Amino acid sequence: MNNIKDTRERIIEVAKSRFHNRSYADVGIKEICDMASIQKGSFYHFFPSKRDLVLAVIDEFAYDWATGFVAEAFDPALPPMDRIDYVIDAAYYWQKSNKDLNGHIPGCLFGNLALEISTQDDVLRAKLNAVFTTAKDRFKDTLDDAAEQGIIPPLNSEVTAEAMLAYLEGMILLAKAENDPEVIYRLGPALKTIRIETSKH
Amino acid sequence: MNNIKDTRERIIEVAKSRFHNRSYADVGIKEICDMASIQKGSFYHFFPSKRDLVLAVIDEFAYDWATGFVAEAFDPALPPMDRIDYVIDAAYYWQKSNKDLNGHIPGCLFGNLALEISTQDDVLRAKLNAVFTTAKDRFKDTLDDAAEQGIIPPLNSEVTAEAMLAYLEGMILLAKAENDPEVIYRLGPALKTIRIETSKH
DNA sequence: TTAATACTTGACCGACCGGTCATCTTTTAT
DNA sequence: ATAAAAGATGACCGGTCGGTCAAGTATTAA
Repeated sequence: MNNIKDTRERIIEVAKSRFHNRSYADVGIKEICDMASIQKGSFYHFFPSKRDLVLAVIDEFAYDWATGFVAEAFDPALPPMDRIDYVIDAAYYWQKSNKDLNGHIPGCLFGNLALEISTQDDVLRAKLNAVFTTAKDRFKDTLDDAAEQGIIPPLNSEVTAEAMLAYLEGMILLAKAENDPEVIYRLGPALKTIRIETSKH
Repeated sequence: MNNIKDTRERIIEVAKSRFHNRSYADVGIKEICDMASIQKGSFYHFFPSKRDLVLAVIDEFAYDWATGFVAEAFDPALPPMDRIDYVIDAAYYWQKSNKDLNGHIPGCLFGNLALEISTQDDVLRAKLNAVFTTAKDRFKDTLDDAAEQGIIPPLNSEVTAEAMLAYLEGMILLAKAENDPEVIYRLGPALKTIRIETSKH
């Protein structure tokens, strides 16, 4: 019976999808168990608490992300600024396909969770923040490559990278509020042009 | 006994603060009643449901906002680009003072709610989206003024305004995830420089 | 003065929340 | 073959959730 997916994996998969499409607080353990076709006791065999589950979900999703579209988008073989275009495209198609399936834009799981629980759980917040830092680093590498190749003038790549991530999350937030993925296409072009100069003092 | 604030107002005030600093789902009616020193039955005399409460909270907060810092920041008497600086300053001080008080950055109530419930309640989502549209319009007016005065070259003010709002919300999101208002100061300068040109076709 | 209306009280409701546990079955290691 | 460990079961727990309601007290309008 090894063709049945590992229970723990199945729990995480269900939780990932539910948390992403609704919210942490709104999705109960019971519902997750039902959708994963297991009993509550079995759930608590793998996870000490709901909080531990969401911790695992964040890890998993961050891994999926890092090995999936992030690896593709930020491929060092691509021209630096093309990588940023790729990010926009990926964000657009991901949100759009999810809307076509469920009728709603889920937004970014990390952004959603960050706004929902940052004030309530500092460990969770720090974990989410670490994911953002990793994403920021990918932008930074891209900017450094571009500057090295003379494609863009020198800049504060660290802070500009953070600014780009902020803009990306902000676009997705507005797209979710509008429930329209086209927001990402409309606002996307400005992502590449964001710049924060090296501070002069 | 008219020096005691109107009950309905007191409920909204408490709910506003709690929803902003935690989340919609995490704050219960009981807690709101306790903090407002009323009984549950009294609450349901004023609001048919929790959902109606959050609807009222959004209205109230949008009004506070519109008549408060938004009116100050987007004062037509100010030089256009100074208005945008004002927005950044206001966002920074608001988040910082709240952190000094509660230890945590609450973020933007509208952004928080939008990410928490947009997929679950379309009416609520539309209401939040309307608030964002209003904010966008303030940015648009500013950009139109700046372009008219020759301070900036012609641009797609509608879409650029939306982009600026996205960036603002994104900054606040990252600041919340990092629990550090300085993010807003660090990333703020780029807000003024965001541009989306008029589409050529 | 009276009657209607606005507001408040606090007990109460069923449903669901996250979490526990004793018991049973299956798998693994020796 | 056997014992230990891992996994699964489903009933159960106290607490809280959003919401209801009958009864009482202020307030207002006629």
